[in-house]
Amino acid sequence: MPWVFKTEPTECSIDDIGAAGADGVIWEGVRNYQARNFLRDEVVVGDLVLIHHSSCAQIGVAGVAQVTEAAFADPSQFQQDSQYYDPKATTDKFAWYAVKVSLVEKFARVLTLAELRDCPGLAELVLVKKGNRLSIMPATKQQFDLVLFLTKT
DNA sequence: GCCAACGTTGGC
DNA sequence: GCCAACGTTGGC
Repeated sequence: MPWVFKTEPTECSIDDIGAAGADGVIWEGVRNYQARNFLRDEVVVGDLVLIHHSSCAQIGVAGVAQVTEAAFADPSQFQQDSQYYDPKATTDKFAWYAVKVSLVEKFARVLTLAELRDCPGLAELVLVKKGNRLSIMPATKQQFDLVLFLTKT
């Protein structure tokens, strides 16, 4: 299933994903239960992911990544110096999961949120819904293909 | 288990 | 920096 992952580019941008090479980057720090459940239960190796840059100058979808490793224990929950540290987490019992993604394609330009909202075929895309705060969101194949099509217009 | 208060997200 | 929308917390 295709996905949309949100990220602040100051944390992990499309270029950071590209710089990580074929092995990919660890997608960690997800601390919302609904998003966690998607990561833990539904994101599988090979899934394609639209990478959305949020809270930045150029808000929008910046490219496509691919899942290279499915759910494993989010290492940041064990790291005391991490902003994502969870003192309750042990290696036997923990709440948070991470995946790995590698770069497939960086778009020639960022597809802005306004453009996505202007596209009737994307009205049901979770990313464009008002008040949406999920950082891991499912998308349909039709929505995914439509976003790729928009990059060519 | 309800729900008010609070904190966070994230576009603008 | 503002503020709408949402998630979480905690008293009862």
